[in-house]
Amino acid sequence: MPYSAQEAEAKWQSVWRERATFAAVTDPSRPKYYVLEMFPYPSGRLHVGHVRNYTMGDVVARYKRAQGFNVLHPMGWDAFGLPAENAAIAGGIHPKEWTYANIRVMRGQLQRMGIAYDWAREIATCHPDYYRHEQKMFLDFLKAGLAYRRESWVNWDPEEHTVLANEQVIDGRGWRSGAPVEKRLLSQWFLRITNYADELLDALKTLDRWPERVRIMQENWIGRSEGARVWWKLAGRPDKLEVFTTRPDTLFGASFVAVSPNHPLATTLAESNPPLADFIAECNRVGTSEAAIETAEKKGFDTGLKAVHPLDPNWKLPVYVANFVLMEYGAGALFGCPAHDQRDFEFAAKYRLPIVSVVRPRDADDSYHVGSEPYVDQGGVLFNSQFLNGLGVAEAKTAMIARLEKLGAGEGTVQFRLRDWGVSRQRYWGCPIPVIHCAKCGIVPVPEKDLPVRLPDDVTFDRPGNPLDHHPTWKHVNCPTCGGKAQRETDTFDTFFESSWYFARFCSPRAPIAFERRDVDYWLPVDQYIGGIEHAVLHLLYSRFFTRALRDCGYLDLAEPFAGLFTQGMVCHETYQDEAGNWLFPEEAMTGPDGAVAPGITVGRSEKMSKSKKNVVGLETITEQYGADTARLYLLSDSPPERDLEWTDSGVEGIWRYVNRLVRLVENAKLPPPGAAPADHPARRAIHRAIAAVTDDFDKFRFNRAVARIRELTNLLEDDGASLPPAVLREGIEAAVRLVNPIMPHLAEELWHGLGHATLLADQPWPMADAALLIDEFVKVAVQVNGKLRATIDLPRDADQDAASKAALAQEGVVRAIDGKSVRKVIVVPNRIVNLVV
RNA sequence: GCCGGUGUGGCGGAAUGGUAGACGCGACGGACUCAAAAUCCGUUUCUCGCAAGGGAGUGGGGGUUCGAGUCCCUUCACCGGCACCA
Repeated sequence: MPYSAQEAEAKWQSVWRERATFAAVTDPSRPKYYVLEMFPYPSGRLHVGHVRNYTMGDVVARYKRAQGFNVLHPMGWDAFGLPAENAAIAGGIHPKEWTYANIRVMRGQLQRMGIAYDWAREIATCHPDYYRHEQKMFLDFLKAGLAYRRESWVNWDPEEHTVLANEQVIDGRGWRSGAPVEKRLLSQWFLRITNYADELLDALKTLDRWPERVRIMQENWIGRSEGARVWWKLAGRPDKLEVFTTRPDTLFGASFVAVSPNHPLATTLAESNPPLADFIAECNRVGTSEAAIETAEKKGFDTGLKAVHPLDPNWKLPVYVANFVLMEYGAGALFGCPAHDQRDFEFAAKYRLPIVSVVRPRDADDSYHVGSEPYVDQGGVLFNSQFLNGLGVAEAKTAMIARLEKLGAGEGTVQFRLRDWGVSRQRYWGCPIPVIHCAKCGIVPVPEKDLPVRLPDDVTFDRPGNPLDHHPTWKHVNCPTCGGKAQRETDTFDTFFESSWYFARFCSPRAPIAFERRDVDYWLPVDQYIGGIEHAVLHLLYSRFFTRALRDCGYLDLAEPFAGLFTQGMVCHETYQDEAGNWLFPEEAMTGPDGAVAPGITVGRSEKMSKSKKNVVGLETITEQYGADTARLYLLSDSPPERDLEWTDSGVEGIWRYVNRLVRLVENAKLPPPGAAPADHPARRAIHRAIAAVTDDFDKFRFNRAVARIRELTNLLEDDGASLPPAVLREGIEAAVRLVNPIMPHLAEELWHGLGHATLLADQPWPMADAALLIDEFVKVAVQVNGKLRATIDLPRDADQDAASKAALAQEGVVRAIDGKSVRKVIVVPNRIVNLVV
């Protein structure tokens, strides 16, 4: 009879729950280990693709616990967000109800998977007991000058009717809706993440347990570039024009100055210049998304103004308004040096501007002139450039900046691509921003005694826009300062606000303040964080910033929240479409004979499991048929954890067969009672090698290899079990059960119990490999002739070189390969290889 | 365009510069069975050969080395990030 996973899993889950086996208690006398998986948005039901990272986190948590660490492994819900509001609009269910209903379902699913969470620490970010603390944080940020309000052009998602941060715009589209983003001018709250640009960049170097890839992505996102501000006088006008450049060395090659269509100078000039106004309007009409498509077309409008070269009062350059100049970067203005910049080169060619070469390759002379391509290499030498002549590019930059500073015409500066984080969202289902707008007093923070500013429940979704704005009474309040009539801020925080500090709240989930100092000092940083690569710059950058902001407001003493980061691969599955192109669920497609794909259905390539393409396998489908352990082992087998995993029915069946083989192995073994000391036997070496290898694999996140080692061990015990001394067989079986425990904890408890133990396996220490048994007396040594394998020989361990080469030369295959030629050289790598060079 | 990653059997993938293909999936053959399922045993990189035994082989080309999937150069393909960023 096959193993009843249903029964065993329910039993052990209730034992763990009753004994509070996985409850974490702050205890500075013990070494701690904080394992965290990125908490989910409660969007509905989990499918098998969702639970891979929770399974990995659970293996780490159980493994570290067995090694004696005080483990914190919590779970919660990133519960604010748009889908809840969309559900309200579509189905008439309140976002709160929808969210909590989903939480109930998903909590049940995670519990069914047997993940060892300390459920007493569960949090939901939509609860006032959570979000009240971030309202306080915001007020502290405001005091510290880390939060501010300004009018700005924002990314507007026309589908979601809300603002998006730069990090949330992917290829000109909303990261969630996929709708082309528009530009709008709105008054918004911002957090000064740019204050920390240098620190966030520099500290990336210290994150040695983060994937290189994620660090590079953040580095690119922060986008530090060194250069200079240069101030240009405008002929006939009192004001100056500031431009930013990374190539101050090429200033003698300048041939034009260009400003953004949104530059104040352009706006001013357009007032009295209708064609320019038309040109600017045309530039703005082309949205961000279309601009990406039309990259080639560079357009400019000659304002007629002349800019005076900062190093030569007699040198005057035309001032253009140009569509390729971004208002948001640098000064919103630049000088063009066509000879040494691709984009300036194209612009100059189009408007017939001079192309003056000022940098030449080292092997060219001063008659050098750029041809059909600009010379952008920075390894060249300056010429045609007065005091810079003969200098390399780097020295020329320094020299030019020094000269500009002396003349008061510019200064060296560092420019970042990173912008401040806009956190205002015109949505209902988020944390209210705790400020009040008073006509008399301006912006007034909500007094701390009035926190939390609660989200009202009685809202309607019958018209577009923000329900908080439509609410009849909620926003009408008296000004805390003057007592006069005033209005609440109706915007709510970007939901990345909640996820920027939840890892700290888990340390003191029920504290009356955000978190207790004693708890965060002990538990933080998170030792191992696990989640998807899609948060490489969003959540992970915000959290790094937020932790620093909290540090500077006295909340904690920490800069980096996540000491170790692992980004897991996705779970993929084939996709199915019918003749009309509709996506089908696997169970809808597999209606042919023997579960084959039904006629007329197209099998598409394997893609990340997603609801929209319906290529998902429900979690219950697997747990009901095979149990949680089978799903857990499958999710960790075969593919390395950082790579994508292909979900197949036959793969799951293979795992299920293995589960039953393990059960039979234990059931059929004739064993002495627990505790029998095994006599020396060669099989013990294999057992202890397996323990050592699996331990190493778990340490290095190589779960697929750990699984292979465990299977090797159980294969050996199955094949040779009958001939092993019973005490040795017991040692081997117990080792296998204990090694597999972090991956299949229910089955392991069941087998442990079946082996006659009254203890809980979850409370047992991790098995130790006996170092003496890891060393073999005899080793297999490969014999090569000219690097080609010709034989293998068994030699005593650490046999000397002469003995090794003699044994090698005695081999029949070796003699044949040498074929009477003389041996010129013998390379002996002890215990590994003998290579004869002939 | 810039930056990064990955290329190994039919498939997923193993391999501190030292016996390439561990472990699995699939396939094929066999045992058990009236039959099937389940289970068990065996084969499974390609190629020549009845066999013994050869030869080739980690995207392509070159190099370093006694020895390269692994290191270096170059090239191709795919994946990811960034991008009128001055």
